[in-house]
Amino acid sequence: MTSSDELAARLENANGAQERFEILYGTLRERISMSDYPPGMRLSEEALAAEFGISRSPLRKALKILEADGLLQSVQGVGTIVTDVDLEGLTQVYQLRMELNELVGRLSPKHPDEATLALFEELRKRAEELQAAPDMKVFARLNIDFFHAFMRLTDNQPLVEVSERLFYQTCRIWLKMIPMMDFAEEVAIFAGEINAITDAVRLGDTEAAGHIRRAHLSMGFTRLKSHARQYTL
Amino acid sequence: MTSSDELAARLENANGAQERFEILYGTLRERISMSDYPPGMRLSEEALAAEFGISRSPLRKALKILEADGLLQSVQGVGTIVTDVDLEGLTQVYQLRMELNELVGRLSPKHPDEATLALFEELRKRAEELQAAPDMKVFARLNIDFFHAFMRLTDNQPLVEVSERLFYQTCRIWLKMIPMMDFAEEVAIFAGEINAITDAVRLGDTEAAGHIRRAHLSMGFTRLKSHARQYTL
DNA sequence: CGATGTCGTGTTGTGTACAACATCGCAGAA
DNA sequence: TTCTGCGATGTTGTACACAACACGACATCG
Repeated sequence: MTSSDELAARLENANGAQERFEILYGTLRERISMSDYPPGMRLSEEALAAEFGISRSPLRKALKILEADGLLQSVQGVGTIVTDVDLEGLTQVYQLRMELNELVGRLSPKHPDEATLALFEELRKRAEELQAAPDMKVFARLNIDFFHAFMRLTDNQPLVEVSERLFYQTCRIWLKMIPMMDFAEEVAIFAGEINAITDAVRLGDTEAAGHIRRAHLSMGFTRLKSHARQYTL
Repeated sequence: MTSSDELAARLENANGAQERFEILYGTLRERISMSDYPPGMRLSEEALAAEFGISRSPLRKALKILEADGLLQSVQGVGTIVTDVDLEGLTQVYQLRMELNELVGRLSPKHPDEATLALFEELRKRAEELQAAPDMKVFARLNIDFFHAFMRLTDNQPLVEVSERLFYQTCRIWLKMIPMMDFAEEVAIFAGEINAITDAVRLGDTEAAGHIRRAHLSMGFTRLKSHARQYTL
């Protein structure tokens, strides 16, 4: 988690309100999706503002957007609560995300440039390292970074924005459920997905990459459900 | 356009900040999509706050969300500007919307209840009346209402939210382009679409409704592009 | 003992003043 | 005349004070 001092410095140096907002928004979203702020946690606007070295006003803007994104919920007199994610409510999101991932391969597929290819190779390497040294936070970050890499395969900007919105609504579920699952196995499966998609990208077959991603999303959700059922029994 | 007094009264009676926010947000979005606030118009937070009888603080929240929706843009020292819609930038949004409309018929299609059927019949009637007495504002409102009716055909809430977001980004383009087009013809085509989809809905064939909608979206966009090209020549 | 009212504390919501900034008009110099 | 600088004006951004509200602790009454 980025240190408070460093953040305050970045906010200080930022020129323009928009840039400051991006820092705030990105930082908070990162902390929520990495479960630094776990579901159900109560945040205090005043405490956050103090940490960032700003007043509540600009902070509130970021919080309101995150609320619209479905990651937070502000309740007067109570606090700002990190929303919980339950598998039941996420079923529809996952169904939609599956379709959207297929669309990445069909709508304005972009032939990957050198930088994108290098990025995929780097992710593949990180996945290998993760298998050697399992760590949930590293897993979560790799999941986020791989999502962003995958979205570079399409030029359709609205599709990217919509997918991102849905991704951040769902990605916390893994950090919540993985303790009940076989972590090593999940890491291995994820590494396999990254390998398969990287291969497809290197071939320039973006549509195949989309289908692979869709399949893994589907299977991943099935595994989540199965373990959730097992746990509640 | 809803009168200021009535709005102020509704805001006064509203209990809870969330309800007040909904009123503000809905009203502003309505005014933007009906071109009461046309693209490029400069709004003043202070003037709006005065009209609604509130302070800038709660108003700003609604404006920030609309900015995140892509309908407004706040620039310090200048004002809050209604974003312009250009056909070029909307190509990608339309491509995505076409796919999403097809998904309405595939993802959790809902068998229409009595109320939904009645709603479609009412819209069909309104389309007929519109053909008898053409009026651009009435056309715009029918377009919005029909969109919401169509979205009742799916139970997938994230799909509804995403579609709504994209719809409001695009729907203003019609009010902008129709003066260059054959209004009567467009109304006739739209009435035809409503009839066709209503028939499909009555049959309970939601998937067909999705395909019809997708086809009309595609053709509508093609006509828009063709008239835009014609106009710029 | 239990139920209930009441007050203290902490939170988000709102109002207001001021800072930061962009733009336009106008005066003055080249 | 034309360009330049600067100040007046209006805008959004930020800070801060207070209102509205929720909740728990505790006392008080039945």
